[in-house]
Amino acid sequence: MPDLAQSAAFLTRNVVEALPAGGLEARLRTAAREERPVRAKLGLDPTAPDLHLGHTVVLEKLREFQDLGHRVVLIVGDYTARVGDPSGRSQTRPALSGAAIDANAETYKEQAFKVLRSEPELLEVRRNSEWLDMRMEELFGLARTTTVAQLLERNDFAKRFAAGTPISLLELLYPLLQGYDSVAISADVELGGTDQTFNLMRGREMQRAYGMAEQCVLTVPLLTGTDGLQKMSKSFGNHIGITEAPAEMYGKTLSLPDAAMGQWFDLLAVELPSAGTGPRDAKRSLARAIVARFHSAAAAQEAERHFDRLFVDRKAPEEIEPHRLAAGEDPVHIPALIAAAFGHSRSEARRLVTAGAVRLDGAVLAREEIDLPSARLDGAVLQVGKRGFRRLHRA
RNA sequence: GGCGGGAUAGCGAAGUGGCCAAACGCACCUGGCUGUAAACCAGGCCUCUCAGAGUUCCCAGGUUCGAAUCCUGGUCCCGCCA
Repeated sequence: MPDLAQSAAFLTRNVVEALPAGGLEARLRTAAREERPVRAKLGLDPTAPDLHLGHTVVLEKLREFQDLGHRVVLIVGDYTARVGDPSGRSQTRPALSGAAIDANAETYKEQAFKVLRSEPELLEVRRNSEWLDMRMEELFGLARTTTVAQLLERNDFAKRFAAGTPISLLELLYPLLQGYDSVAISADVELGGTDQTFNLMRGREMQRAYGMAEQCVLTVPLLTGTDGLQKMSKSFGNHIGITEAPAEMYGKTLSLPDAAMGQWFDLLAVELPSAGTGPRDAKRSLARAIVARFHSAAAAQEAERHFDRLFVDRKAPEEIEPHRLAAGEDPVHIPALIAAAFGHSRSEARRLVTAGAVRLDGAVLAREEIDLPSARLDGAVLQVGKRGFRRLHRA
């Protein structure tokens, strides 16, 4: 029999809170006695189409459970997504349509497999519509478990209530529904970010109300976004999606403020470079590790080369997307060309020219050079900003 | 049911008859600088056939030489009291 105390210590390293104290070890012990794996729950609401690095922190933790032979129960919150988690929100969150949720749910599953193991004995994927699509009478039973005062203990709600901003009844229901998921799948442990503490604790209350053993709760820290300030979140635009292209991942990682680097190494479980490595090289190795994890080591090398070429050496990339000039137009109106090639409005294209952001074969285009003969453009490289390149060809 | 408040550019938020394509902040874009796509500094940020023109301030009408600003009628949102 493995040393359970040691396992518990391993699983709770890096977590912010493990409640109740000693709970996890007790759970491991019970499961071992019953000769079954521990059931570790994670709920994901498919409200945005992609997972990002922030999500992987908790996924990595679940992976550790799997590596010890435990079973992860991934709950795709297709039903709760229709409600909208109010956590950390100062406003009601818009609910999504059924079709969008289904589409997101699929991609979530696929993406979660980039971190999780998918052997059937180690992973169970459920949708909470299986049990939340319930009869009104059952909902009454659910609603009876909780008082308004209990819900108002929660900070988000308390603040909004005090400030007089609206709280919909639906949102109030959210924690109950998530908690009921734990009842439905008999969770032993539930994981989540620290912003989920309230909801996770509701799971315990719900299980107790339904006469079950209460799950223990592990909260993991929230990964800081690429801005180094706020938690990583798609709505803050500071995220790195796990399906993003290697070059994007690499570049975005390098833009992380140095101060946040330590946290990333830590939470993303990336091996620290040898002592004495400067911040620049440390960050480069962090970026390589991230790209390597979600793509490959080769892709990481390539991304680094690409980055150096573009931003350190300021050269054009090796491969440039071609753009065919419209036939019969001569001279070519540059703003129209930029608009067509990069999807800007012409006004914007004009502004870019004025700002000196447009280059032709490396030379900044002057404001007056608005109409150029197509002969001069054929085969030339049109550059807009630091990152936009097109190789021009005549039709 | 009663009373009151509100709807302005991606978001937040000024503006209450001409000086408003509309202050300011955030986000975003560009330039400079840098190990960086960071920070900082500067510029930009409705559209177009762009030294000019067109279309905006919830919707539809109206008053006026002139309206985001006034009037009428809608729609939606919020709060308080019951």
